[in-house]
Amino acid sequence: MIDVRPCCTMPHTPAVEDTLRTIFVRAGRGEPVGTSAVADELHVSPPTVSIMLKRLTAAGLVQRTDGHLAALTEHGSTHARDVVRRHRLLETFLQRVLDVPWDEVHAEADALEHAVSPRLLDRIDRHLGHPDRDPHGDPIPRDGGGIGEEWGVRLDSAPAGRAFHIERVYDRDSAALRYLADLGIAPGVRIDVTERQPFGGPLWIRVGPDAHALGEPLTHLVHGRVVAPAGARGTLA
Amino acid sequence: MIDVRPCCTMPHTPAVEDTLRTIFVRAGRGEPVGTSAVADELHVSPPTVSIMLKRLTAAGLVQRTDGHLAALTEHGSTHARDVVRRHRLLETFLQRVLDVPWDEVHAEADALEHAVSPRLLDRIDRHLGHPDRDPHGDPIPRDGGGIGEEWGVRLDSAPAGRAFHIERVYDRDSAALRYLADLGIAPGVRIDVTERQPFGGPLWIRVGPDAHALGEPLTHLVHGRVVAPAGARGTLA
DNA sequence: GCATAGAGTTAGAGGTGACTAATGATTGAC
DNA sequence: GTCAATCATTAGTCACCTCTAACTCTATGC
Repeated sequence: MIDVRPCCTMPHTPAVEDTLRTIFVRAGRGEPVGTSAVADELHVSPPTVSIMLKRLTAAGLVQRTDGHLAALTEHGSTHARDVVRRHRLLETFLQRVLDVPWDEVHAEADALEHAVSPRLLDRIDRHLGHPDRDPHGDPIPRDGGGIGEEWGVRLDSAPAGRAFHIERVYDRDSAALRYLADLGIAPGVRIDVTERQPFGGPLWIRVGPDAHALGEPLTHLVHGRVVAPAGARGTLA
Repeated sequence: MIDVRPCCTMPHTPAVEDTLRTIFVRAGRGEPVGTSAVADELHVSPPTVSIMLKRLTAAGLVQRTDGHLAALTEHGSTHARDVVRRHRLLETFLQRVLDVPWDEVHAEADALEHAVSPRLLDRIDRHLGHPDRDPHGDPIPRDGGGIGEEWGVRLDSAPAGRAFHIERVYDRDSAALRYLADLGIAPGVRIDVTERQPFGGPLWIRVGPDAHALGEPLTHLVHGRVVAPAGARGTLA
């Protein structure tokens, strides 16, 4: 639902929508939203973002804070949520209906999200049974608000000897996602953190019936909840 | 398949692709391809098309004939076929998988066709089982060539007292398509042309078990084949 | 305290796509 | 044969998105 597109003093071009979405997601993760960070994520130059932020600010969608950081206004947030909703619903659709692997859905949804009409998005939502989360575990915003953007504990901070319930996988890099998929790491999976070297050394985990070892510490990739002592409740079928 | 996108001296922007597709379809129907006709179909002004045609001509995708008419070169035709393939596969997908009514699929596909990657299109094609025709009966081009663009007899020229096998419905106007759907007219359907007034007067047809009357003559909308005397072979279940 | 690195912005420019208004060319009507 | 209508084009603008190069500002290091 959330249909908010035809309004505002500025047209909602793909570049505008991409910028709003990027600010929304970064801010949701608690990361500082600077010009260069957004530029990096969108694969454009900083001046391009600088100009866009100025336009968005003039339109009342963005406000600048502190040292040139950007934040969405309430109005901007409404529009950004709509874009994020489109993006995540499409990711879910692509994975569930067309078997697109989860390391590809982001790029495809990125292109499609600007071309989907509200009516079509509604059909997709209905077809999927109004899903809560996309293939990476990210919440799909909807009218009522619903699930928030909270991120939980990062796997690289999970204590050894406990089970860890994976809720979200942030990384969008294809190689990283394929690597994680190979390890069996995905939202909904429980893993045992069996051992950890002191001082951030290698992390040993058990996923499913097989034991896998992570040779390097996982950084800012996998988020979730510590739920029980490792091996408890026979969770790993 | 038909992947021909990364090549050429000019970028394949949505405007370029739309123009190529429009020329391809109009020419396929045997209609003259003039600047204004293309402009009408794309809902832009004639100068916009004029400039685009000049660029396409310079890029070797279009050649001008007679009085400023446009025709695709062999190279342009290859690209246009690719766009048409994307468009028609998407229409088919939207109708079959998401139940989008046939009077809406064109507009949705129009937006999506520029955002679908070759890889995703391949998945869609596979998911649908490599369909031959889209919801309007238009052939979906593929590598081997396959079905051509021939249009058959127009319903308004079909003789009274014969059955008529509908193959294609050209019109893209939503109201017209809904009107036809209400009458039961769609590709694959057989209808009896029961009576016709002389001099282009009202056309009476029978579709399915019910008799429907067309109050006005159907113009250039429905194409197909005259197959048998009306009422023969109990075709209308 | 000053130099330098990093981040952000300004300046200048180019490509694409769209418009309106005016001009040229062809065709059809009378 | 001329006039009008239709069609295509040219001219002149404008908005959007992107870039590189140069400049400013801030913070960090020594």
